[in-house]
Amino acid sequence: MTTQISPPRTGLRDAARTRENILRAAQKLFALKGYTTVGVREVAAEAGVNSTLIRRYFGSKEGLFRAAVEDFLQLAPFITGERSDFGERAVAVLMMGEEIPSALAMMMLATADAEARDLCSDLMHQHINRPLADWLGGSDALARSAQINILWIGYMAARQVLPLPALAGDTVNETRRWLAGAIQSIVDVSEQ
Amino acid sequence: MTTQISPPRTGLRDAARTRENILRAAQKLFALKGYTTVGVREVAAEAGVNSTLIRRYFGSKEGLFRAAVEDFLQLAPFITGERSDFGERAVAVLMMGEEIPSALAMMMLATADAEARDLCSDLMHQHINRPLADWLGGSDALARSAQINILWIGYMAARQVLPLPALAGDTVNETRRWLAGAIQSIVDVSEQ
DNA sequence: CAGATAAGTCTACACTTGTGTACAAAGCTG
DNA sequence: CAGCTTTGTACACAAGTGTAGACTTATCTG
Repeated sequence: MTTQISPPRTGLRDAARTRENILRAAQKLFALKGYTTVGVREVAAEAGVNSTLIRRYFGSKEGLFRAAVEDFLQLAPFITGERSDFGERAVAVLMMGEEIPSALAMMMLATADAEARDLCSDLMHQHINRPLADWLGGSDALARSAQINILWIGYMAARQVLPLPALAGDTVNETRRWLAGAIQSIVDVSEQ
Repeated sequence: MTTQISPPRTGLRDAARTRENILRAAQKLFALKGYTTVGVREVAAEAGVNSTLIRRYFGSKEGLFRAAVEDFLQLAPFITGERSDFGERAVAVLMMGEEIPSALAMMMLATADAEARDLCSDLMHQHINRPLADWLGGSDALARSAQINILWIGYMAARQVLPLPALAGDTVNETRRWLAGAIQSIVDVSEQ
């Protein structure tokens, strides 16, 4: 996720900046309300931009979504690091995702559209599942990576997408501790 | 879920039967393609019925969705039974859901619509989370119930909704064993 | 059989959607 | 300044949406 906000070069007619604005607006709205629900006009309004520009810069609504997700998945940096505190780090990233619109929420809320769903499935595999499996190593790395994903996705869905009323207050703190432990135990399997 | 197929009473004009047909078609399509994506005309076509009848029998599209989910949630009988093999039973139910359209998938695919999402959140709490917490008992029952829900939802989303390419073949079998164990360990916490 | 009621059909209306095209204006380059 | 490319705007189309009301037909009741 490129967080740098490019200052207005001339004050008007900055293509890179408007493209960036559209992308940020799309990420925010798609992660908040879903792909099918949010229209291009709504994204354009959020970005303070004419709706036709979306077509110019991203080709189509689906092109915009693809760009938004791919830009989001640039992060995934928490995979690197010590094995011993991976669970804690992973949960910390998930908690960040509760404040900034998260890639996971965006994907889950896009599954209603067939093409967007296929795209998410593919990106999820390429950018998260497989690299995590490589990092995990050991026996059944791919299955264990999938299990960690199940925990992430489940937490995200239950906490943000639905959200589940029970996941609030103290229970969410307790659940985060459980989640970190569960993830960590999957990481540690290979070291038996 | 009322599985009984009522035979045609006279061959034509059986209100209860057409209502049932609409409900089954809605469950199938909503769980497969999502709430916003599937239109009332498509549901009517699947049920072999005029689209306006949906309005007559269910008031609106949202009314149809509500009826479809509530009918689905009638199941949840697997909660009762021995505590020692709850994990196995839960996974067995999840696997059933992989063949028949499942309530969880239906809810996840409906989160794009704001009203449907609120409804799902509420029903999930009332019909699954809270009764499961009551059954679990012990300390932090509600949090542990939520954790089991996280596992269910995550598995369902990763296996069915996305789906994650890695969750196929051997890895899914291994993951099911892990899932049963993880769920069971949450049940067993109270018996420490 | 005659009427009443339930069950199903037909048509249409606002509305929104994504997309396409034609046009206007700003900024760079010679 | 002239000309051209880039950037942004205005308008409209065709398709699909949920909903609504009027209409037709079957089934039941007296």
